[in-house]
Amino acid sequence: MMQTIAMTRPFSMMPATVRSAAAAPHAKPAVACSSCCLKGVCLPCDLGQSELDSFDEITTAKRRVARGASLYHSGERFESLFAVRSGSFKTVGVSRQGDEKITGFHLPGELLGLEAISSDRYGYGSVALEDSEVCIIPFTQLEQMAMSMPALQHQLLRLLSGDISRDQGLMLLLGSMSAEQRLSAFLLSLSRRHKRLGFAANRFVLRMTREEIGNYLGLTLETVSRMLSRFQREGLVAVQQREIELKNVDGLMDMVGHW
Amino acid sequence: MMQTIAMTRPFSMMPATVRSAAAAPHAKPAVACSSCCLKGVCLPCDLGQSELDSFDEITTAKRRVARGASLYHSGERFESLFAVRSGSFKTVGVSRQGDEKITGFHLPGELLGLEAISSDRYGYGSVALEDSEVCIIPFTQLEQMAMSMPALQHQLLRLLSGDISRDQGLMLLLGSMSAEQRLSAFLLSLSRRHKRLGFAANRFVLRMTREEIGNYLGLTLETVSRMLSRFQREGLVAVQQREIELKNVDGLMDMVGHW
DNA sequence: CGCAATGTTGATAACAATCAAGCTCGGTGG
DNA sequence: CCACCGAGCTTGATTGTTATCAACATTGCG
Repeated sequence: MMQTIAMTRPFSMMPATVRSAAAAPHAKPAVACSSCCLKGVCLPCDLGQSELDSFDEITTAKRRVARGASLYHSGERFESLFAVRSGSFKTVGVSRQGDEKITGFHLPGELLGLEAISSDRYGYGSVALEDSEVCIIPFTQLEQMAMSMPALQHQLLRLLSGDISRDQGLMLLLGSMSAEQRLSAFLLSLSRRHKRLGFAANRFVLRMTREEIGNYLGLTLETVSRMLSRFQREGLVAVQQREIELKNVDGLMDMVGHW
Repeated sequence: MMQTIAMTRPFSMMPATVRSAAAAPHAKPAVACSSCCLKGVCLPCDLGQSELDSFDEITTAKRRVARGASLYHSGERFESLFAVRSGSFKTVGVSRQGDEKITGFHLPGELLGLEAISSDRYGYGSVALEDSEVCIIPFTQLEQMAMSMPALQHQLLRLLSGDISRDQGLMLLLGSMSAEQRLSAFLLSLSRRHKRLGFAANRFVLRMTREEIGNYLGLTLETVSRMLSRFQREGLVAVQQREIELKNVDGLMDMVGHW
């Protein structure tokens, strides 16, 4: 069923060159890492030119995921990591009772599936928040390549380690912050990540619903809504539906208390 | 100051052979991984004999840490990972306001410092909960060794990935569980980890204070104390100070709801 | 022994959840 | 074009869980 999504290719935006590259995987793909606008922030960002060329060869395959569709499901066999190329994702765990819990949001340049390396199965599901595209990175090949490319091995370890740091930051957030602090921290985190991608740092679109934000932050959607209203009243932000502008970043940072 | 702790060696339990091994690092140390009781659960657990011998050579150095002393501080330059050999640790983040937040507890066989790989500095501090000993694993040498040892590289990635899974589990816990669910989950996690080490699964000592448990779980120490009393009243556990016995594991699991 | 650290228990208060009503926007069909 | 619908969002009233404040008990240690 995963394949179905990948192969139906519901969008016509995909250039023909990509398709041919998939058919002949050793041909240089149209959207090689070396020409990708994310090359500065993505997995291969520390590689030299010749290394980058080799790396390109294992990541020619792309996959489009429609808004609301799953990239992979919890429990599926792990074979590949995915790099978000465009769009955005949420990762969700599901309890037996059927409640969802969102463990992360993922912007372009970020990797999906890192938690699956340890258990050979995806621990969570990954759902596109908007029509999105990912690069498929077959893990066995990646590991092999890392054996002969110190910079790649190092970068891979760095990325995993970075995820740990990020998760621990979120644990601080969930474990010891009030609702207003959580929301501030969330907005600041999005801001920082948008900036890293070269987008405006204090004006962006929330791709997720209030309910998803609340789920992620351990709050109800009502509390999220109320807090956003209050932030607006206090001049910290300007919200208009999904669009948000941070008007007073320092104020938000004071709230979080510089964790 | 880190060195001071390491070098004063406040305990006399260290066998002379270890000291001589440190002086001649290529000699086989007294407590080589191959003869360590943790070899089945620690970093080198998937290595073959010859690989294990090489690995031993980079991890001869041990370090004792007295109860309450720091193994490393947040912000210090990252050079080594540490494997807990005996005892236990907590990892703590500190805010500018001086509040501590505990992000994890670490039992023998578990690695410390993984979050530091990404930034070259330790993101958190690590404090011994009891008199403890760690193996020092110089990271640069570890990386080099992993370049020629596929099993080691794989295991390292697995361990990092496992940490991510664990952290995400904790995020679920902090983000969407009630106080009683958090405490149940915490006790079950400790139980599982003790079992993995070959200890009794449902009778163990809480090495941390109620306050530390609460800090970790995002609760106050009073709430932790109350919950433990209630669990005891309900026959789920028997507590006597730091010693705890899980009398009804299924009951505890029902509480958590099988996340 | 007495002090400090740790833990228990109770009373009260605060924060966020829940329940409930109504609003806004975008899309669809008459 | 407008009416209607539904998903997503906002706001209000009330409840419940957990934090806070406080007193006291227990333990371990100098």
